Amino acid sequence: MGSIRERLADALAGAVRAIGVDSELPDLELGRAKATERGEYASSAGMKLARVLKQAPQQIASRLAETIVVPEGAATVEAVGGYINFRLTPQWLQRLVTQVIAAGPSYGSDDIGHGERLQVEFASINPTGPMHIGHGRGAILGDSICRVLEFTGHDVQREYYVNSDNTQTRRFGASVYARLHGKEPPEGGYVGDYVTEIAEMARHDLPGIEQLLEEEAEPKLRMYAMQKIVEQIKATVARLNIRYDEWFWENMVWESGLGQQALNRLREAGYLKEKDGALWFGDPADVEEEDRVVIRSNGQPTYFASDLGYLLSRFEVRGFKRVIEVWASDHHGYVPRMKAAAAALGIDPAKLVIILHQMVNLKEGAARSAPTKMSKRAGRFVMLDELIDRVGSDPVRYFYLLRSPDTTIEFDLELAVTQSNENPVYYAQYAHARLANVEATAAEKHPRLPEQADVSLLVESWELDVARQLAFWPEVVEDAVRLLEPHRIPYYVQDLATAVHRFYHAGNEKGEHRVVVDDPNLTRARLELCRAARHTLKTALDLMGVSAPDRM
RNA sequence: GCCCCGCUAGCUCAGUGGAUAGAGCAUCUGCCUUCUAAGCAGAGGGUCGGGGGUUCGAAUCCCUCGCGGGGCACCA
Repeated sequence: MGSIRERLADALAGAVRAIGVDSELPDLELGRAKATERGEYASSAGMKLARVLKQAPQQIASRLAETIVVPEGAATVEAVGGYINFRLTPQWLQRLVTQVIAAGPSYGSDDIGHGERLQVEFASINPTGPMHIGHGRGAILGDSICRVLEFTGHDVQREYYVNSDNTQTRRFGASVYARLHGKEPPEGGYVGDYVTEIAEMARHDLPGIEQLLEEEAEPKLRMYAMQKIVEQIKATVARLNIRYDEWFWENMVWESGLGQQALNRLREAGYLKEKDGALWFGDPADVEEEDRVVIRSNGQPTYFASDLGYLLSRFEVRGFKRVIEVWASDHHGYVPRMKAAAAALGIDPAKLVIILHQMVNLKEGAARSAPTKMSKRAGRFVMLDELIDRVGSDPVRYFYLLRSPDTTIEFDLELAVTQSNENPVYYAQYAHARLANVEATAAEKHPRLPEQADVSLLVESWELDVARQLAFWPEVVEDAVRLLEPHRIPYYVQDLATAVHRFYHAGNEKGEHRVVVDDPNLTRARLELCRAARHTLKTALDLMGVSAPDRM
């Protein structure tokens, strides 16, 4: 059924046809009105059509306002200048409350995906160290994107790609080997304390490992250490309410033969060539993009070669219609290469959607003016677990989700801890808890309330304001899923919570405006509004992976 | 040098080419005997980085310059 915004837009388009516009319609820009005096929605259709119709904007707007048939009598229409303003009617808002209750947790969940089978791969960090606060951003963003997609009728598989076969993991293995023998990690190795800890665990879990030569011991230590790290990553993401369906190990690409299969296909299609003893990928038709090594001169495949087989695994073996990858922006240069690789393999590059988010830099030391890049290798980072320990999962998720992926975050741990009490997550959760509490109070004072709510009793401005916010929820979901931008949700939650707090507060000002009053019918009507608002708050918080407590 | 992202209130940030640019925090002023004050009401605070351009209309699109972040490997 879609949002009321969408339905008004359809009605407007119909009216434009009815007044005789046959050509392709320009964007009529129906969107939220900025000032409430103008209603909830406005379109600049008068200006947009002035040229086509060769009439004054005001005249066109007036004709459209007279012609338009608004669905369900949802809004009154007014032409002002060349604008057309839509004001949602109290009657429609009242009925909406009932509809929200009837829809339950699915309110706002339009079936946009029609069961589209897709994969979201996110936060696939190298298994060479624990997650730090930078990784938390991609993990939380990816998880919320999954939640929004699932909510709107997509069949989502959540995947973590474990990069297990590469130079970095070999360096990691060598670092563990060095620590096992009480030595410093080699040049370019990993120096964090956790490396020593893993070496000590290995000493206990892998009897005799110390006696082996490095070339024998390193692969064993590497695999052992990676498994330890993956276990740790699993535990960390679980604390943040993040779920994965599959942990896909890179070595499977080669063990299943998909890596070779991808290379063979590219060779036959003319995308591979030998140079300097290595094997290179390049599109003969594209001189802009540089050639890339797939097999090194020492015979080892690069991560790029693994990615080729990995593409086949996902699009052909497992049959995903679309794959969404969430990457930190330091990988952005890799996007054209992946798209080119997909195209060369015969996969539509448009089906490979890559979402980039900007970095999280660490502000450290007394001089907070100098952000420092986090580095696992150098052991310079704030672990995600520490952040969760100190402020809790809900504020962490809310903190990250509030920011558009395009904004660089400069993270200050001390500031994050001191400000955690002011985290807006509590404002939203408090609104939920207040509603839950008032519903419980109503049940105590009125054990036998009418079954049906007479929503026409909801006439106060603060009551209709809550209903108005409920009307906006479906379009927030539409935008979040269309743009794959979950940060729209916490901003909506803030608005809905504000309406709820004002509604609640009206009862503090005057006893007769409380939810629980002597009149059972009025109580019942207001209770309906409470439930509708609470359910919508809970649904929105769920999409953020944030809890909705009944008590605070 | 080339590519990507950002620059909006004191701070952190929203903002589908439309009307008077918003929120949170911070500052200041009021409001709890009551369904939860983790709340509500109000005030101050802006050359939307600079300059051009397109448009009836630009924070939003284009060009250009500046500043900050990130890339440009036989690392991932």
